[in-house]
Amino acid sequence: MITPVRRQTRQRHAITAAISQAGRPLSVHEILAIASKDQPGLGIATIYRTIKALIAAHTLHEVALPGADVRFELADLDHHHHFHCRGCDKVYEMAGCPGNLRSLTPKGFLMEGHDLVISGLCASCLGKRSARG
Amino acid sequence: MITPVRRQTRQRHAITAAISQAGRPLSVHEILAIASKDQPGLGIATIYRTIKALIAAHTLHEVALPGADVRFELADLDHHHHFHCRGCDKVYEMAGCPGNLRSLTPKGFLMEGHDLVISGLCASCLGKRSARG
DNA sequence: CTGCTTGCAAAACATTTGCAATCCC
DNA sequence: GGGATTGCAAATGTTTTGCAAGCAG
Repeated sequence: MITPVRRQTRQRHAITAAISQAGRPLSVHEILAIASKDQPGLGIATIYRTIKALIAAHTLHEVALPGADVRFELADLDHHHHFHCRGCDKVYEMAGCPGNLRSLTPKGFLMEGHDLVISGLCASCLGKRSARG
Repeated sequence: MITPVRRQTRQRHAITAAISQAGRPLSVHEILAIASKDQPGLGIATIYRTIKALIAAHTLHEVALPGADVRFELADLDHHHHFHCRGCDKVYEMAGCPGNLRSLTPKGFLMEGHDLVISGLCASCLGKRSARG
């Protein structure tokens, strides 16, 4: 059951602060690791419950990626897309949008939104790769 | 452990035939439902094992979607993208590609691939909606 | 205070794995 | 026939839920 968000608690603050300060979408386990520093003893069940409630409240957004865990980001960011690094598995935000997507939408279908993920290697992983040879 | 694919079995044929004949990416449970008609008694473990092996063999491809189960499709299709219907939860293939994605890729990052999902309502769900009023 | 929210532990659900029986080549 | 593959059931992993204690407003 999804309980609507009625109170601001230490736990909820730690969770949204973790996502907000990371500046990139985080997985459940990344959220647990980061928010636990602020709130030791924070339970994983609270994270799942909070994420669900915040998504229902349109405060968080889900980012789906092939072959990787789902991530969550703040919903009030400007429209943007994501880069998924196959080296370190981190997800980065990318400015911009290719646009012109309605022309891809099949005849008779209604487009309401879209998501784009580019995958490859981030600068940090490329650096490590060339350092290794 | 992922066992490489060495033999063509009735089960594997039923699984790939289900995906191939559907003409759209299928979830694990869609695959079970469809392939079971051909192969009654087909176990869910076999489906998981087969999917993993076929992905490792680059025969299948994973399609990730926000708020919906992962789907699987044949890997040898022409480059294309997907439409996810929020009404019936079906995933459709869409021809075409917006292109020009390297310009979105951050400086110093290497783009190796990309995925695009448009979401909204399919023609069938739009029809039902207007029929209802 | 009041009742929403939490942490814990148990439950429910999803995925993987061990193994004997079966089936492909 | 021999080894890969399967189905089952058990193991493991993930997400949800019940409930008493704690906390926000």
